[in-house]
Amino acid sequence: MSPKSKNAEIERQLEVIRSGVEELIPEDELIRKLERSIASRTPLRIKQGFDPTAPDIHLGHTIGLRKLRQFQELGHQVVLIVGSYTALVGDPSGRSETRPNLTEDAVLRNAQTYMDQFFKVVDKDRTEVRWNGEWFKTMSFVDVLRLTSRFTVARILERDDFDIRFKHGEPISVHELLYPLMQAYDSVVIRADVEIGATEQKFNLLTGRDIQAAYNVEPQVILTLPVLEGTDGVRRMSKSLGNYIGIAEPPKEIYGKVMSLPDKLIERYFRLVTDATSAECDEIARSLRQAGTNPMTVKKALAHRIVRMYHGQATADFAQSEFEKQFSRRELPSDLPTVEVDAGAFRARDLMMRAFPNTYTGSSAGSLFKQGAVYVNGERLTDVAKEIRVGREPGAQAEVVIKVGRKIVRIVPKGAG
RNA sequence: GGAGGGGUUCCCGAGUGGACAAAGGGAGCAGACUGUAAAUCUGCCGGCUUAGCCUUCGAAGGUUCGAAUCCUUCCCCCUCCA
Repeated sequence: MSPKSKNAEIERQLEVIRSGVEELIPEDELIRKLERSIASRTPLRIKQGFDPTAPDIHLGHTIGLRKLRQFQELGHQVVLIVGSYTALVGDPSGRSETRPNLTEDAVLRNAQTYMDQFFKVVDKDRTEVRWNGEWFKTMSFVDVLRLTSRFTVARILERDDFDIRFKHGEPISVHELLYPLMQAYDSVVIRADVEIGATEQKFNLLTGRDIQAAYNVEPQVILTLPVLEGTDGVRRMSKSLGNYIGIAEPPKEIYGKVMSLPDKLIERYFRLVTDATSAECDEIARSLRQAGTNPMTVKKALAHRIVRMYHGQATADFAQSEFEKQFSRRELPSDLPTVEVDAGAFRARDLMMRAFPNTYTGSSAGSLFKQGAVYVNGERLTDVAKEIRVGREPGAQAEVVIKVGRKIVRIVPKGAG
C-alpha cells in the first residue's frame, strides 16, 4: 500500500472509530496501532467484557455493541470476555452497594442468554470469546499478590464510585477493590489493543493500561461511549431501575416503550441507538425544532426504526399498526394475549388477578378497581365482587376482555381455544 | 483493642411507651387531561377472606394492660484514636 493510500485508510478508519465516541485516550497511540495494523495486515484486538449477572441486553448496551460492529467492519478482531470470575465480585461502577454473588450455574445460563443477544449486533464469525475463569481459575495466591502490588489503594479509592460510597459511610468490601485489577488483567492476557466501555467504565479501562504496562504488554487505547438515559428520561438505562428497553423484548413492547420516552430524548436515541447516518440525524433534529412538527410523529419513526433493526421490516410495520390501532384509535389489539380459566363463576377481582398472574396482590387489585382502572368488556367496573360467569352455556361469557391500565388480556374457558 | 454515632416500610427520612401500618419527600401504580410525551390536578402505595384481622421498625429474648420507642444479649455499618 502506498504511503498516501495508507494515510487515507487511517483517516477513513479514524473517522468511523471516532463517531459517537465520548473520549478516545490517547488518540496518537491509536493512530500508531492502526498504522501497524494496516502495514502488517493484522487486525487490532478490540476488547469488550461483560459480567453474566443480568443477562438481558438493552438499548444502552447496544451503543457499545454497535461500535464493536464498526470495528469488525473495518477488519478488526473483537474479543469478548465473559466475566465469569469478575461476576463473582460485581462491578462497583455506578453502583452504590455491593452486588450479590452468583452461583456458577446462573453464570453459565446468563452468559448464554447474553451471547444470544450480543450476536444480534456483533458478527459472531469475527469474535473471539474468552471466559476469564480460564486464567483466574489457575492463579495462585502469589500471582494475586503480584497483581495487587502493582496498584495502590489511593488510586483505587480515587474513583468516584468508591469515593462516594466511602464518604457516605457505605460499606466497601475488600474484594470489590480487586474488580478493576481483574478487568485490567484480562487486557494483559488477551493483549487488547483497544477496550471500549461506557463513560462510567473509564477508570477500569484506564487501569487496564497501567497493568498492561506493568506486565510489559503494550497498553490498550481506551474508548468511552455515552451512557443512555432510560425510559424515565433521567437515570441511566438499567434493568434494575426498570427503565430499560431490551432488544429481546417483544416488538410491540419495544415500540410502546420507545413511544413512552420523553420527547427530549428523540434526537439522542436516533443518534445513539439507531443506524441512522449523522446526516439523517441532523435532518431529524431540524424537523423536531420546526414549529408545526408533532414530536409524536418523529417518535413513531424512531420506534419503528428500532424495532426494524432487531425484528425486521414486516414486524416493525406490524408493531406500528398495532400501536395506532390500540392507542390512537383505542381499539383492541389483534393479538390479544389469552388466558384460559376453568368455566364457572368468578368474582371480578379474582378473575382480574387470574388474567394477570403474579402481578397484583389482592389489595392492590382492589384499589385499582376502586380507582376505576379496570375495564371488563369495555365497561369500567368498580365492584370487586361483581360476579362474572365464564363458560359456554347460556348466560355465561365465552370471552371476557379485561383491561387494567395499559395491560389487556382475553379470558376464555378452558378447552375453547 | 479504646471512645463515640447509627441500623425505621422500594429509597431518603420523621418518629423516645398508647391517637403507629408508622409524618414528609422521592420512586412506583392508577384516574382526569393528552400524543403510552411533558406539565398539572386527584387517588392508591405491607398483606388478607378488607366496618375487621394478620405481619412489619437489624435479630433474639424480656419489662408492661400496651413497645419502633424501655431493658438484656447478639449481628451489622460508620467516625475518631491505636
